[in-house]
Amino acid sequence: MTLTDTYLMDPHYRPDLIEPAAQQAWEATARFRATETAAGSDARPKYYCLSMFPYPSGKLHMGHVRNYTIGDVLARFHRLKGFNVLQPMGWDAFGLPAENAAIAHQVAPAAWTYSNIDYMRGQLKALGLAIDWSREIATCKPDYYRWEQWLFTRLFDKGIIYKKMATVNWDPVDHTVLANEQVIDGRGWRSGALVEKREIPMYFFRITDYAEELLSGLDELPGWPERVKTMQRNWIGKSFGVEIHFPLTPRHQAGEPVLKVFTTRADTLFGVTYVAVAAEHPLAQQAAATHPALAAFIQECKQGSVAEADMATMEKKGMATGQVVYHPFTNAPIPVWVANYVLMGYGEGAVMAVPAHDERDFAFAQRYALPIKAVIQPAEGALPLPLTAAYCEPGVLFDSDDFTGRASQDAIAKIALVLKNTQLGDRRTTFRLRDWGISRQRYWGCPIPIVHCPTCGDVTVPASQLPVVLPENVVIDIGSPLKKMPAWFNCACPKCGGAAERETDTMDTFVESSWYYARYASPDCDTAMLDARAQHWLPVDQYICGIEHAILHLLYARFFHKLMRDEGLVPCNEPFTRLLTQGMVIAETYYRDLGEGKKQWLNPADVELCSGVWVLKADGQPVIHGGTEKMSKSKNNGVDPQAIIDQYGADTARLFMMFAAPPEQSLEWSDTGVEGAHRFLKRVWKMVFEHLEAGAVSAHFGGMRSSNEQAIRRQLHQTIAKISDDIERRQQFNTAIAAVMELMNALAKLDASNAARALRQEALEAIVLMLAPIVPHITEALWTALRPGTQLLDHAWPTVDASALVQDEIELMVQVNGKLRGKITVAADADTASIEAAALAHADAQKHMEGRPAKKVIIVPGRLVNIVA
RNA sequence: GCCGGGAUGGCGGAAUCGGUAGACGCAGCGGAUUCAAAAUCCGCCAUUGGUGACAAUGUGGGGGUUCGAGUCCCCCUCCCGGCACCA
Repeated sequence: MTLTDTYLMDPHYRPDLIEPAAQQAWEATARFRATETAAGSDARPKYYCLSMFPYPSGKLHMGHVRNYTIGDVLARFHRLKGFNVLQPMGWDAFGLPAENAAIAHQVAPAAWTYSNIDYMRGQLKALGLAIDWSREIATCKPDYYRWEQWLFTRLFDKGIIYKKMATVNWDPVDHTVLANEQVIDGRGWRSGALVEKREIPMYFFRITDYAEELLSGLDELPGWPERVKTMQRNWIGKSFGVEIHFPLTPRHQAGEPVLKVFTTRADTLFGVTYVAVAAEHPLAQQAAATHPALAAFIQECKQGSVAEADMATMEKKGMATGQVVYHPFTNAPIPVWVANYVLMGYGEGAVMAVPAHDERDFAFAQRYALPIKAVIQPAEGALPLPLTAAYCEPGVLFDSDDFTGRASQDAIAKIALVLKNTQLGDRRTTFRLRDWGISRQRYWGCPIPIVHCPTCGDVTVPASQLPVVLPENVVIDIGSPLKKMPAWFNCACPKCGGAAERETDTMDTFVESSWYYARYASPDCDTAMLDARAQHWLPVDQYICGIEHAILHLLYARFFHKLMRDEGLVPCNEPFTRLLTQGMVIAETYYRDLGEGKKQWLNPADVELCSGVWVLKADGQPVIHGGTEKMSKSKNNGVDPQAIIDQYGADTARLFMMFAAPPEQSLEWSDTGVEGAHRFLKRVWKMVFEHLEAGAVSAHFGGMRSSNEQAIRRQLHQTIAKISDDIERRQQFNTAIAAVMELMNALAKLDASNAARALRQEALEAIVLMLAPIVPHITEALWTALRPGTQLLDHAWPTVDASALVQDEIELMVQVNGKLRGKITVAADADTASIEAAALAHADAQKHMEGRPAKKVIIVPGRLVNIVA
C-alpha cells in the first residue's frame, strides 16, 4: 500500500498522520535497502553516506538528531541526483557509561545496552531517516568484535602490536584505574582519594610506524576541512632536530653511558645551564637512593593525573639531584635537575634547558635562581641584556666557540655534523605522536585475544578459537568482574597445551569505532572481516561527525584503514573522502545557588520570563540565567527530541535543525524557532492545498507571461541553482531553506491567472522536490497530491532552465570614494563607457564629488561602479 | 599551558572569490480578520539626528594594506572544541 492510497489531501497539515504512514511505506517496500550492483545492471554511481554511530546511552539527544539529519539530507539529495546510496546505522556499544549504570542501577551492562539500543532504534526510525536497517551492527556483539580480535592477532604476530609499561591514574582507595574524566582536581571521583600515577603493562599499536603516511595522506584529502587537517598535522607533530648526548663523566670514551636529549634548537647548545629529567628517569632514581629529600620530591611528582592538560597547567617544580653531566663541546659540568614537567614516556625523558631562549626554561631558572646565558641575538640590533624575557626567535650565535657568528639554521646543521663525528649525537626527525595504548582494565569492552603461558609467554588466540566471548551475565561492582572469574580466564595454552590464563584487559572502545564503517559493507559475513562488498562501497564518500572527533577518532580510523589495506582488506588509502564536522547543540542554562559552591540546575522548559526576570514556573521565584552551554545532563538544559517529535513531528525537528545554523557552527536551541519551522511547513501545505483546490493545471504553459511572472520564474530557477550548490558544494542548508522561503514569499504575490497558476504549479513541484531531503514526510504527501499516481522517491532533482535566467537590465551600485551614493539601471550587455557615463551622470554621485573631477572609475561587472574623486 | 576555531541588530543567522552589511527566520510594534481570542494574512523593524528627502556612525577592541575590508595582515580581549582512559 502506498501513501497515495492511505492519504487524501487534508486542508490541515497533519504530521501525526503523514509521518507514520510514510515511514511504514518506506519500510514495507524496503526503499532504502542498498544493493551492490552487478556490472551493467545498475549504472548509478555509488554514494556511501555515513553519520557517526551513536553510543547507546539511553535516549537520543539533539546532537544525534542534528548529526543524522545532516547525513540524511545529503543521502536523500544524492538519491534524487541519481546515486546508488548506502546509509547504514549501528551502535558504538562498548564503553564506560554502561559500567557506571550497572553500579548505579544494579543492571548488567549488556542488558542495559541492549535495551537502550531497542529504544533508540525506535527513535531513529521516527526521525524518518533513509537508512538501510538490514546492515545494523552493534560492536558489543561477538560477530562484530570477533573480527577485531582476528585482526589483533594478525597485527600482534606481525609486531604492529607490542607490550610495554605505561602510566595510568591509580585510585589507591578503590584499587582501580581511573579514566581522565574520572579524576576531578587530582582526586578519584568516587573515593575522593588523591590519585597516583602507576606503571602497568599495556598493549600498544605502533601508530608511529605510520606517522609519516598519516601526515602526508592529509594532502590527499581535499574534501576535509582545513582546520581538521591542521589539527592532525600539529598532533602528529613532525619535527626536525638533533639528538645530543651529554657524557656522564668528564673524560668520556665512545660507548660509555650518556644522557640523551632531543632538541629542535641545537643552535642554543652553548646556552645550556642545566638539564632536566623526569621523576622516573634512571638518573633521578639513582640520585634519590642516597638523597631523602629528592626521593620525597619524586614521590610528590607521582601524584596527580596523567592528563596532559593537567601536566601543562600545573606549577612547574624541580629539585637538583646533585649530579652533573658534561657539555659535549666545552666539557663544562652541567647540573641535573628533576622537573615535574618532563615526561618519561615522551622522547628520552630528559631535556636540555636554555633559559635565555626558551620561555618555560626561563621561568624555571628565575624561580630556582639558575644561571641564564644568552647565545643568540637578532640578525639586526642587539639583545637587551640582562634579559627580562626569553628570546625565542632564531638569530645569530655568539659566545658559542667555533659557531659564533653563524645563523641559527646554519649552526644547527654544523653542530649536528660535529656531534655525529664525535659520536655524541646526530640529526633526528621525531614525531609528537605517541603509540596508541589500547589496554583497558575494564569489563565492558572487547576482550584482548591473548593467552599468558608460563612457558610460551604471550600467545595469540588462534583464529579457530575466536571469538573470545565476553560473558554478559555478570554482577558489577568496583573493578572488572573478568579478573574474578577463574572459570573464564583459566585456559590451555594454544601453543603447548599447558595451563595458562587469558588476558583480562579489554580494548579501548576507539578500536571498535576505527573500522565499523568498513563492516557496514559486509555486516553479515561470517567467514572474513570484510568481503568483496567492501571493495564496492569503500571509501566512505561522505562522513559526518562532531568536531570533537577531529583528532583522536578520525586519526585512529585513518590508521586502522591503512592497517586493513596492508592486510589486503580494503582497496584504498583513506577511509573518508569528504568530511563534515558538525557543531554542538547548545541551550540556555538556569540555576539556583545552593551555597557552598553547589548549584541546582533547572530545565529551560520549567522556567519563564516574568516582567524581565527569569522565574521557575512551579514557584514563581527567581532563578539565575547561566548563559548558553552544550546540552547536557549535568546542566539540565537538554531538550528531549522525542517531545519535539511528539508535538510537531519529525519534519519540524529536522527543518529547525537545518535552518537555525550552518552545520559546522554550534546550534542554539530555540522553542520559538521550532514553532517558526512548524509554521513554515503549515504555510507550504496550505499553499499546495489552495493551489489544488482551484483545479488542475499544467506546468507546461506556452502563453505570454507578465514581467512579474517572468521575474518570479527567473527567481525560481535561480533558487534551484542556488539550492543545488548550497547542498552539494557548500553543505550549508540554512541558506538553502532561506532561499525557498524567499521564493514562497514571492509566490504568494502571484494572482490567479492561467499563466500564474501554471507558474505556481511548476514552482510548487520544484519546492517540494528541493525540500524533500530536509522534510521527507510532508514533501512525499504533497508530491502525490501535486502529481497523482507518482511518487517523489521515483522522481529526479529539479533542473535549471537556463533560458529563464536571462535578464535584459541589471542594477549597479554607484559609490563615490567607496561610499554608496545611489544606483543605476543599465542594459545587461552595456559597455564600460556607457556604464561610466551613467554613473557620472547620477545626481547624488555628482553631489558627493563636490565638483572634483573623477581621478579613476572602477567598474566591478554586474555589481558596482566606484568613482574615486 | 599547547593546538584548532569563533565573536555581525533585541535574538539565531546572511553576505559563497576584497565589491549594496543585516537575506531568511525569531521576538517586538502597527494594521486586517474576529463578538472576542487563538490561528492566519499584510506592513514596519541596526543606531543616532531629522516631519522628510537624507546625513553620520556601525560587523568583540586597537593598528595596518586597499579605490573599496565583516572578509586580508599584525597585536589584544573574551568564548568554545581537543589534549592521547568520556564517546
